[in-house]
Amino acid sequence: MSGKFDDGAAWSKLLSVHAVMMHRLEEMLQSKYRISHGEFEVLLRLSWSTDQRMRIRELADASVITRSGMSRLVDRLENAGLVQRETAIEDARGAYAILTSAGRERLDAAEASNIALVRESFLSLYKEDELGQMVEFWTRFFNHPSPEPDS
Amino acid sequence: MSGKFDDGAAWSKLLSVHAVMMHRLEEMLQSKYRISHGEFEVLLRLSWSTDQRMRIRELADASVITRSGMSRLVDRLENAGLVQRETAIEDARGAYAILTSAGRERLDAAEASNIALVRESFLSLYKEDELGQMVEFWTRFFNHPSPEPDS
DNA sequence: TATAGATGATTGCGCACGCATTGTCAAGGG
DNA sequence: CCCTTGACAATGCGTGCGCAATCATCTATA
Repeated sequence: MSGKFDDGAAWSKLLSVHAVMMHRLEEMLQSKYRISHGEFEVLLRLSWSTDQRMRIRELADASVITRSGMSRLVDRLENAGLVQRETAIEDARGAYAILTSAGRERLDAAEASNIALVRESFLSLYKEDELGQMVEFWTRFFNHPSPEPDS
Repeated sequence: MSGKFDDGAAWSKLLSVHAVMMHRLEEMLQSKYRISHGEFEVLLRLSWSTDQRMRIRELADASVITRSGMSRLVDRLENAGLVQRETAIEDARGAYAILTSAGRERLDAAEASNIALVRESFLSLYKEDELGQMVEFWTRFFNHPSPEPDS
């Protein structure tokens, strides 16, 4: 993809792997559970947190999209009955998104399918020590300071 | 990200690496060259092809987005003067997108910045044999047949 | 040659996003 | 106690995308 610097292949191929995998996951989640991958990740994060609740801001910060995007994403989940909004007692400006039992059920099913598909399409191709190798690579990435934009 | 299956870390961290890198690249390309990453990749592909021209369908097939999306993306590049449309002689249904000299110049600059940023943020973190290892991983992925959707 | 079906590109429509703005509320300083 | 400043969430607006429908053209078949 990104041309003449030969080991840019490691990057450009990563781009393609991501694109293919996301395409498969999105299609599965949409057709079987009527949720997008972004919505899935929000449900997942809620399920991880104590009391199944998080502030909109927290959700946005932990995610790719902005606060306004998250506000509307939560709207959709709320309309679908998967999440419930509640204004924060300790700070009336804020709102919690809370996983409903319907949301919990939908998530459990979607998560199982998601894991299965990731295993089947990706993880199963690699031995355990190879996956460990990948984890080490990505960990190194996150420990590296982000470069200053130079203009 | 994707929960309890521990080596799913290799997948979920890949997701995060992708998100961070794309965020950096998109911002750089947009602020310095006023093009999106998708537009950049189209210009790049045109520059690779003989006569600097490709059909809209080819571009769409080689890319993540659909034909209609590509049609509009080429619209934008055309309005920006980076690309020129020409109806195909051998098939009057089709249209070529052709890289203009302005497009070539913008691309050359953007590509240099892109390569620099990928090197600096990603490639420089790994030794040559590690990058080779990654390439082998991704190659294995593409050689694996895609699983049948099971419902 | 005439015609049915396939294919390339475009376009109407709806949806999800980001940016900028607004309304509401909290916290701190005169 | 008020008033400024900042933070949270929601909303108006513009933009880019996919899907489905459309138009023009090509191709195969009788």
